Amino acid sequence: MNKIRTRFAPSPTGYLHVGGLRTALYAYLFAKKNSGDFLLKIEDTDRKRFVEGAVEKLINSLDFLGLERNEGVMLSKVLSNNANSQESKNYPGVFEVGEYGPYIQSEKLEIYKKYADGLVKNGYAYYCFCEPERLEEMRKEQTAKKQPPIYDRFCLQNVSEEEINKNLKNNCPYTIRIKVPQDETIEVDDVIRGRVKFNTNLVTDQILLKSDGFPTYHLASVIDDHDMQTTHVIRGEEWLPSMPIHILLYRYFGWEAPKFAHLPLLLNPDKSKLSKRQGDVAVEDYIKKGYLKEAIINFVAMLGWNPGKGETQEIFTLDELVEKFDLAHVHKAGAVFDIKKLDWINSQWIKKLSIEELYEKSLEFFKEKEFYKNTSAEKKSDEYIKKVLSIEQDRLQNLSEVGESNQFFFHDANFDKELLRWKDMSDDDLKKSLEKSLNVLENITDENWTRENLEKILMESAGENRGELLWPLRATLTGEKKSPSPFECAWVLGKEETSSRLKNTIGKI
RNA sequence: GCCGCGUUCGUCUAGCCCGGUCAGGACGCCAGGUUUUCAUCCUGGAAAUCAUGGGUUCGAAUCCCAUACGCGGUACCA
Repeated sequence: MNKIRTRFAPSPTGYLHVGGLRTALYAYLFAKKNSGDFLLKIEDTDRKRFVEGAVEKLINSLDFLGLERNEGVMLSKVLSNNANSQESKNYPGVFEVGEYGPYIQSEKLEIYKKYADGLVKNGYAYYCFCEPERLEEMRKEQTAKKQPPIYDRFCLQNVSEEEINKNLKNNCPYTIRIKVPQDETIEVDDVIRGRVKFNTNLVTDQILLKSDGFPTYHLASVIDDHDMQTTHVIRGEEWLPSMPIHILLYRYFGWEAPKFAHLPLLLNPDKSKLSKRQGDVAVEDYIKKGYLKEAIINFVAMLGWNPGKGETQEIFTLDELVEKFDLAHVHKAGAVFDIKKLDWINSQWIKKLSIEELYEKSLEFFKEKEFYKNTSAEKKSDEYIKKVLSIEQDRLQNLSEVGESNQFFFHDANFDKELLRWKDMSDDDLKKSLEKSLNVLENITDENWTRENLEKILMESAGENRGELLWPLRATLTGEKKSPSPFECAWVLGKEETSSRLKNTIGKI
């Protein structure tokens, strides 16, 4: 059996879309699961949509997420030990690695042209000189008459060989269209959907080569997948309707068609195709918001796929996904992108982080916060930040929330006498309670100032009515209705700061 | 309009191929426990007449047909 080969084939429109990520991920998982190759090619045949720097961004995102490629477009040739590597002509700094290139469509223009001409020569395709205006007019009429919207073959039936040659000689703009056979049913077995049937009378003679000399997706993708020896075409459901065109092209070229797997769509909460209007769609936006790549991959993998049977595990590493993945358990229906579940998965991944890792990933988010910018050098120390993080770790849904609800760690706590009061205790009792805390805490040595000790000692001192001692203490240290426990807060703040906050408050009562 | 795909708790889904569990899990929600508050953690609960209507069958979420609804495609975009 041939080695499994899958590919991710994005258009460089600016960023990696989460839907694109899911497609890339499934292609990656399927290839890796089956000890196959995963490659990246670039579909940049639409010059109107080209965005500067998009190719580099796409590659960076995939690299960052850890979706390694064996072949195709890469940012550094060091990434591969394949000697067959060269810098792209159209994208300086971008390399094409592997022996089945070019992996960038804009660099294969002559190849596509050659194949398109070959189809014409063999009678499988024909020149079309129709102008866009006529085509639009035709479509309008068809819709009005409730007819299927297919090209009327004007140029196939009414333009003589002679005229064609004359037009070509005069540099008349032309396109090349595929000639779809009549009265045939094309059947394809989609890996995910099973048998799908199409009546060729309802399939239009799609344009293969545009008048600007660029191929359309249909021509380019078929040639690429053949050239690159793709065994499984894994792509979004939006391509399902054009399958007959692709099947026909494989037949016309005399090539064996790969297997097709059309993935269900990612949906907005209103069930329409996931779009920018209803939230973020770029992977980088989620990273900026403080979602971990592990969580994003984990979440996106579960949208439309599950390990099946009795398996209830929900948290998976990339390697675990590789191990468990199979196309058979990909769902057929679209999946709503539910941010609440992403939040939960992210919180699970944050909990798994070591303090070192959490610190490294959180620092950039701290640096953007006003409370951090304005705090003392001591409180910016890695030691202090790590203490704060060790307490926040269980409370974070995403990294950008870091420090946000515990700002008292970075500046003085608010003074609110009514907040300090436990139930309806008197000023006098309140003062006594705080003095007791102060006394207890001042007797703890620096070495003993640990989370465990503080909890143990304060709990012991509090006795039966814990709230009487602990609530005023906590409210003093934090100035907030909600916060981590007084033990944790005192531990982070340190003995000196804890004492001074207590003294300060006592003085105000 | 035409073509294609889809339809199990609010959401992600198991189960469907090989008919026979009060249709299972997770997120979210609610309640309780742990707890000075918050979060974590633990326990419990509400939540799907399996889109609808017909068949087939002793028996259907599971097989068949129809309908409805949703989405996608209908471009010299991918």
